[in-house]
Parts: sequence; C-alpha cells; structure tokens
Amino acid sequence: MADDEINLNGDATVSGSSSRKRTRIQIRNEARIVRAALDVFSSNGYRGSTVDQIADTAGMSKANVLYYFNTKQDIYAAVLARTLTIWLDPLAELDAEGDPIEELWKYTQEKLRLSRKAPHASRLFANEILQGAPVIKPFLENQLKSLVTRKCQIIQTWIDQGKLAPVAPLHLIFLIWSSTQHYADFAPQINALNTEPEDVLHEQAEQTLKLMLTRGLAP
Amino acid sequence: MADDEINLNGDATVSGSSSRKRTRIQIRNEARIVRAALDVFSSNGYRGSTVDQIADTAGMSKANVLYYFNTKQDIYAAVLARTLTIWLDPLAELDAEGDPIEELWKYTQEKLRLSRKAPHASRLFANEILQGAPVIKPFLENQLKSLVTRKCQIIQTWIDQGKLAPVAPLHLIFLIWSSTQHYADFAPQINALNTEPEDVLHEQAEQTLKLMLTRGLAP
DNA sequence: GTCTATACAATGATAGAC
DNA sequence: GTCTATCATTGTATAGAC
Repeated sequence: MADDEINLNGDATVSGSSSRKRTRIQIRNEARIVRAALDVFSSNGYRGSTVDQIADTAGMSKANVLYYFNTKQDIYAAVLARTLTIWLDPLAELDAEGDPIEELWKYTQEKLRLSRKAPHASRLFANEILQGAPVIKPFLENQLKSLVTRKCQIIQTWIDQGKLAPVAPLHLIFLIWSSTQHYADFAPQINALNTEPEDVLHEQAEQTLKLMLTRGLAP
Repeated sequence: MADDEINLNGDATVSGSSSRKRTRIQIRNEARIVRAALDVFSSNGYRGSTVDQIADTAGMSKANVLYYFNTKQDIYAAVLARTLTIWLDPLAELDAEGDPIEELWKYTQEKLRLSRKAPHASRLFANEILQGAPVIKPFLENQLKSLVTRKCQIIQTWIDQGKLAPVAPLHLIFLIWSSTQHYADFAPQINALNTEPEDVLHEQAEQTLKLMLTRGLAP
C-alpha cells in the first residue's frame, strides 16, 4: 500500500507495514492497472465491470492483471483508496481564520474544478455510494466523519459570530458537494440539455453557483 | 405499454398500439415484477442486478418472470419508463403566472419530498445516467429537453422582468435537481455523517435549502 | 514475470412437462 | 400460466509451461 493511500478500514495501521519492496516494473504495472480500473469501474460500477475490460484498457492480459492483484475486489479497493485522497483534500483546506464566504466559495470552486478535471473519480464514488458504500463505509464513518465534524464546527462558529447566514453547516456542505459533483456524475444528462460550448457551460455553472452561494450565505 | 408510460424512444408512437388485451392476472404479475425490479435495479444498477434477484423479490420463479418479460432488458426498460413519469411531473407544474421565488421554492420542496418518498426512483436514474444513460438518452434529448427549454424561458423572463437574480436558468435547475436528489442518491454517506434523528435531518435540509434559494434568488 | 489453457461458478434464456 | 430441467455464455480465478 502506497504511503499516500487511504486506509479503507478506518483503523490506525502502520502505513506500509505489510508491503514488501516493489520493483520498478511492478510499480509501473500496478499504476497502469489502477488507472485502467478507474476508467472501467467509474463507468460501469463494481459488478458491471469485468477484469477482462480492465486488462484490455490497461493493455495487459487478464491473467497478468490477476497476478498483480489477486482478485477483482483487490483492484477495486486499491482504486478507491488512491482516489479518496483527491476527494478529501480540498475540504481540509477550509480555514477558520479566513473570510467565511470567501473560504466557502474557494472550496466550492475547487470542487467544481475537480468535477471537471477528475470526473471519473467523482463517478467512482457515486457508484460506490449508490450501491450502499459496501467498501468505503468504514472510511465514511471514521476519517470523513471526523473531518466533516471539525469543519462543521468552524462553520457554526462563523454563524455564531454573525459572519454567515444561519444555515445548518452539515447541509451547507451537502449542498456544495451535490451541486458541484452533479456536473461530473450527471454529465450525459447535462450534455443532453445544454446547447452552449463547453467553456461557456462551465462559466455559467461557476457564475450561478457563486451568485447563489455568496448571496445565500451573506449574514 | 400502459397509457401513462413514457415512450423511451422519443418517437411519436400511438400509445398501446402493439399491446394485446391483458388479463387481470397478467396486470397484477407485471406490476409485481416491475415493483421488485425497481428495488433491485435501483440498488445494484443494471448489470449488477440478476433476474434471479428480481424473481425472488417478486416472489416468483425466474422462468415465470421471463414469461412476462422476455429479457432482462425489457424489464429494465419497463421500470424506467414507468418511473420517469414521477420524475418529470413536478417541473411541468412551474407556473409562469405565479410568484417566481415562491414557484421555484415549491418545486424544490416537491423534489425534496420525492427524494424522501421515492428514493428508489432517484437512484434508478442516477445509476442509469452514471452508466451513460444508454436507455433513456433519447428521452433526455427529446421530451426532457423540450420541457426544460420551456421552463428555462419562463425563468429567463422572470429575470428580465427584474423579479429574480440574474442566474443561468439551466444551472439553477441543475442546482435544484442535485441538491434535492442528493438526499436520496447519497443516503449511505448522509447517514454516516448525520447524528440527528430522521425528521430533524429533513427539517434542517429544507430550512437550509429554503434560506439559500430565497436569499440567493432575490433580485 | 507473462502467457495459454482450463476449472468452476453464476447468469440469461429456452424447452417441455403439467 | 407455471414449474423443473437444461443449455450456452460469460466471468472469476488458478495451474502450469515458458
């Protein structure tokens, strides 16, 4: 397990304790498999994906893929673990010392940027959670819950200081998550309804979210 | 095909033209299968679901299920078609003559209510769209697009009349869809993070959305 | 480390008795 | 209309040659 990988069990294990030294070729091929698996799992979900598809996408044989990861489950867990980092990082940046509305808008903007830059990651989680979050439930209940609780306290403090409209902090976070991830998760629907060019679409999205957020949150 | 069912091809076909007369028992069993299929497909997606699971849930044998619907695809299409109606109706209610913010809030409230009352339907679509909307793409590009375009014009008129903040109408609709459906689609995540009782949770959701919408949209 | 071949289970769909 | 039995296919995983 790589050092920057998230522990899906929620336990406090020593990072890298069980992994032997890996050769360059191993590192390269595992990375290729994980990249391919992100592609496949994010569009088809866990059960809808086959090891064959992943192997094809990675340009390897099925048997070879299963040499690096013993089971399909293992591949899936690896992809989730490595992608969770991207998803978690921006919220951690929310700074209690900064200007409240500015901080929240910066966070929203970053999530919007991620939805555009890493839509696969977004869809991977959407799929996982839609199926009941069987693999990442421990992560949600431990690491994510702990982080979100801390950030909710910051937001609540801002509200108590009269710097922010009296929203429910947790639901404000849900609103930011949903409205930004929507652009990745529901892309086919958005493309069916939108007539503007790509860049205009995203400009309008950003402008509308900014307007709604800044006005809605003003004390 | 039932009369209140949505045509997934987007063509203008004569309703019921190809269906023979159905006996009571047929109607009852088809309904049972569709209800069971909604359960199964919405939690596992199309490929993740098996005809066996559907048969079990419906309390029938697999062979008997496949007597009523020849293929798994047919079951899926039937469930989607019957559920789309629920999803479409509320937007159609948006009234150009009413008070803009009140109308938009009523619509949001109705969507929130649906997310709570019919979370399966929400997840069924989320799954379908995540996989690229293979079945309902024609519907999105025709019926839905036509409806959304009309409603966007109403919203734009409101803005032009100075009754509403200058948002991009399409993106306002996306915001309403995403923030309300989130409570159905991401339920496992919400349950992992929320500590309040069910009814408090939904009260807070409604209160926060109302505050953000009404303040955000005020001209 | 990588490939071919294959075992074994799950699943969609059909045939035919009742 | 409903059931049991069965087939064909696909998909996960392993064995063993190279």
